[in-house]
Amino acid sequence: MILKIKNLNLKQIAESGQCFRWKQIKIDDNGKLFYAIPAFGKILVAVQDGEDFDFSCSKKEWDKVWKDYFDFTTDYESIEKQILNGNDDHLKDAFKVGYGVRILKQDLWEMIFSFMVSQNNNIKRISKSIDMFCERVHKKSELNLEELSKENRKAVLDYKFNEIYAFPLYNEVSLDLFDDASLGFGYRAPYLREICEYVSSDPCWFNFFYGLNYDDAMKELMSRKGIGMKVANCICLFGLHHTDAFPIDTHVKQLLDKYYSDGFDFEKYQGYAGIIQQYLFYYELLNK
DNA sequence: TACCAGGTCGCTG
DNA sequence: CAGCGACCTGGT
Repeated sequence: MILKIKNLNLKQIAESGQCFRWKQIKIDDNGKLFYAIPAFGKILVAVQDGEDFDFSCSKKEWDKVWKDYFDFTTDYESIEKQILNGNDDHLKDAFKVGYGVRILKQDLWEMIFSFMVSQNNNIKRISKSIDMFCERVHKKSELNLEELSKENRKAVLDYKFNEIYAFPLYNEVSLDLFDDASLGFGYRAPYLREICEYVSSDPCWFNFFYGLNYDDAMKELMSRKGIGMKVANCICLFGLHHTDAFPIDTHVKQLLDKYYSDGFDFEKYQGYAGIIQQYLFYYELLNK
């Protein structure tokens, strides 16, 4: 399915640290990018060539599922205007460089689990752990390339990429998995085990969040062991789309000290501070 | 070798 | 309640 989209950049989203399971299948000589995007038990193959996109889904499925996943209900152009008309030069630079980054609307359970793994950890190890975890539960993800253009389908088929397994539901996970040190969860394993047990005993817990505002969602999340301020903010931002959430990790802390030593004006960006955070984070990452 | 990586917990004063 | 050391693990 072919689409022209201005403000979407797959590579930047993939590298902005909000998703741990996207796979770059290939990048061809002209810079055309191929990504495998696992979500909702499926794998969307997305091909980006500048503003031209080819997705392995029908228009109907795009409108119903993926458009929302890519957050096309948020008005990024309006945010762009506010940033570019503002007086924050550092943020303007960050926005220009990070143009096309969006806050994905990802599955809440996956975000809770993934960001619990992420604490005091690095991206490479986080992704590896989560991939092994998915593989161990071994539920296949649906991959269908029918809707991809002939040329792109061929390119994908020519390129061997590893099987991608669906992110397991909490009730599909055997608790013994958390005794297996080879998954690399380290000291977080007991926290993960506990959250699995907890949500299995009370699956309505997830629905409960949809009635909570940002502050109450934070409190509820942080009542669980292994979820502190930073992880709870990530879950709020990436799993509940509370765009006020502003996760402060070591990198963001450093950049705030560096560029905003007089204090960062959160009020100024009320309602979308989390989106600002994403640009700042990504920009800082590139400058390292 | 020691320190860091998208932190959090539990204990201390 | 702010500060601080410990913590799985793989990479420099």
